[in-house]
Amino acid sequence: MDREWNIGEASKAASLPVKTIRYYEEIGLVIAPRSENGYRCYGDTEIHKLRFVQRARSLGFSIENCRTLLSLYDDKNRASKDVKKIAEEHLREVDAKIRELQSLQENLTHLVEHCAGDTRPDCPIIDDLSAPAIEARKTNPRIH
Amino acid sequence: MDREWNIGEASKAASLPVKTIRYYEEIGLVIAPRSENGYRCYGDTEIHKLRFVQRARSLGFSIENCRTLLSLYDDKNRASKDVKKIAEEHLREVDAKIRELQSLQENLTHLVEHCAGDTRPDCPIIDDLSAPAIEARKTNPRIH
DNA sequence: ATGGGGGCTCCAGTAGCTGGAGGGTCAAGG
DNA sequence: CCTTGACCCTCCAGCTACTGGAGCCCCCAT
Repeated sequence: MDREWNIGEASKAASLPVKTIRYYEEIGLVIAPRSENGYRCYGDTEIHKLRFVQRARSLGFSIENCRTLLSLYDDKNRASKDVKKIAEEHLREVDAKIRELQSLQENLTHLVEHCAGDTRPDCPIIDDLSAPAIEARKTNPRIH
Repeated sequence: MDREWNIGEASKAASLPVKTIRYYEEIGLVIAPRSENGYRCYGDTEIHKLRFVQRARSLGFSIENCRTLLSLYDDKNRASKDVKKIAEEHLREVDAKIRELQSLQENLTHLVEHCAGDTRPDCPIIDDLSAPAIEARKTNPRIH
């Protein structure tokens, strides 16, 4: 049937906020043609692409990865190894982030467990944060 | 002995980049007095504060949390429960983030395992991303 | 005097949106 | 025919926590 939708309907169809869809167009990710009144005009193809991006983003792929995945999605002669490579790289990043956060979690749990949490001023958390040395610590990952 | 240091020395003492220290001053986190030539001038107090923030940031506390923790650090009549509350809240956020990433990890691992990764165009990863429904999925967390 | 290694400020950019101002468009109801 | 309200549009600013660079000043050693 290839109906056409305006941005509000596309938003519901793709589970993406209107603002986000406009942003994706601005960065050249999914571009919709315009109708006479200047409104964006979404056909089946654009809706599919928006949903594709929505799903990829929900899996934590970066916008740049989404761009590459979209072009592979369009390319019917793509090799599955090209896609797999991106997914594996992303998976490695996710793994690394989990390990980093788990190390944080251990540190924080330890600190919280040793703090009385009452009305007295003595606080092992503050004491730890005020400790002089940096090098002496075991784990000290930077957060970004 | 309360020597005084310029920003480069403070940077080494606190394990923070010079740019970051200037940024912390700009946002009112740790402010150093100036010497006659306009250079920032760090005494023991400021160095301690910078190190405090460096450590808190490395534990993943937000800048705003660091601001609160610093004021509690300054306040010798603080109650340890005020500090503990911030740490516990942060720990809950870390826990939530880990769970979210683990869910991602499962999804991605599953996808990667089912992709041949060869030169043929068939790709279960692309197929999954192109799947029509959103609601039908089990897990679909947004990333921020 | 000159060269190098500091220091200074201000501006712009990163990722991925989100909110708001200020305005145009469209369909329904009075 | 006019108004109301729900849409749509663009442009600008802001969020987090920095980071990089330009263009300039300052201090010390040779």
